[in-house]
Amino acid sequence: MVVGDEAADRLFHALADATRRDILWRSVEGELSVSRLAEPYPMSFAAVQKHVAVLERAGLVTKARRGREQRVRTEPDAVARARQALDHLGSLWRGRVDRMAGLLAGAAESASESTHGEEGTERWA
Amino acid sequence: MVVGDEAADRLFHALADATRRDILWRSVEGELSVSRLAEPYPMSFAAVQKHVAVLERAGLVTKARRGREQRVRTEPDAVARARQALDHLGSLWRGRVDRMAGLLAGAAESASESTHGEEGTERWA
DNA sequence: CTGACCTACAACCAAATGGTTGTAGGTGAT
DNA sequence: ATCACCTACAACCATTTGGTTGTAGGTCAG
Repeated sequence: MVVGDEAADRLFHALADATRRDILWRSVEGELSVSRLAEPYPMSFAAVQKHVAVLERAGLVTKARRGREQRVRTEPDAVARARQALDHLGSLWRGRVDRMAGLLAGAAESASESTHGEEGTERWA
Repeated sequence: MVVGDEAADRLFHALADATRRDILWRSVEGELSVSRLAEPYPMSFAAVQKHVAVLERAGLVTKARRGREQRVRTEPDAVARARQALDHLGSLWRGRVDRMAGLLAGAAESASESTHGEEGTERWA
C-alpha cells in the first residue's frame, strides 16, 4: 500500500457492489430500517446487514435507533469526498491537456505556478 | 445483483485499491510503460500487470503498443462516468433535502417536475 | 543470430469477500 | 409475562482477490 489511504479504499470498495449502491440510493430517498431495506433483495437479512455494515465502515451511512428498529441514513459528506477525489483526478487530466496545449502554443505564460507540479497537495483532500 | 450494473462494479472496484489509484494518478501525468509504472511499488511486475488489467477492464485506462513496450493511457471518459454517478447521488440527496424544505415551507411550488420522483432515469447514466 | 528487455499468461497460495444458518439480546404490543 | 419482531454476531463455506514464481513470445540493439 504505497499511498496508504484506508478511507478511500473503504469508500470505493463500498460503492463497488450493486446491492450496496442500491441500498445507498434508497437510503437517500428516506431513512429506512434495516429490515425494510432488506426486503427487496433475494438474500438473507444477515447478508444485507453486512452490506449496511460495509457502508457504515465507509462512512457512507449512519444508523440511529428509533424505537426497536434502526434507521439507516446516508452521510452526504462521504459521497462528496468521493466526488472530490474524482474531481481532482479530472482536474489533473485537464491540467495535463492544458500543459500539452501550452507546449504546442509555445509556452507563452512561463511564470504560471499552476503548471508547476503540485506534488505537495494531498492526493485525496 | 438487483440492479445489475457490471460496469459500475468494475469501475468502483478498480478505484478501491490504493496501488491502482496511484497507477491511475501517474498515468494521468503522462503515458508510461507497464514496467516503468511497476518500478516504485514493492511488489512483482506481474502483480502490477494484474492491477493494470483491472484498470483496463474497468475502462479507466487503455494500452497502446509503442515499439516493444506498452504505454498505459488514462481514459477520462470512465472517470467522468464515475463522477457523474456520484453527482447523481448527490443530486438525489439534494432533491430530498429540497423536498423536505418544501414540506416545511408549505409546498408553495407544487407544479415543479424536478421533485416528482424521477424513477425512470437510468441510475448510472 | 544472440542477448537483453518488455510483456503476457498459467499455476499456485493465503487472505478477504459474500453468502448461508443458527443463536441471542432488546423492544413493543397484548 | 409472553409473543412477535428487529437487530447483532458468530461459525462456517465457496469464490474471488492480490500476491507469488515460472515459462514463453515479441522486439530492439549489437
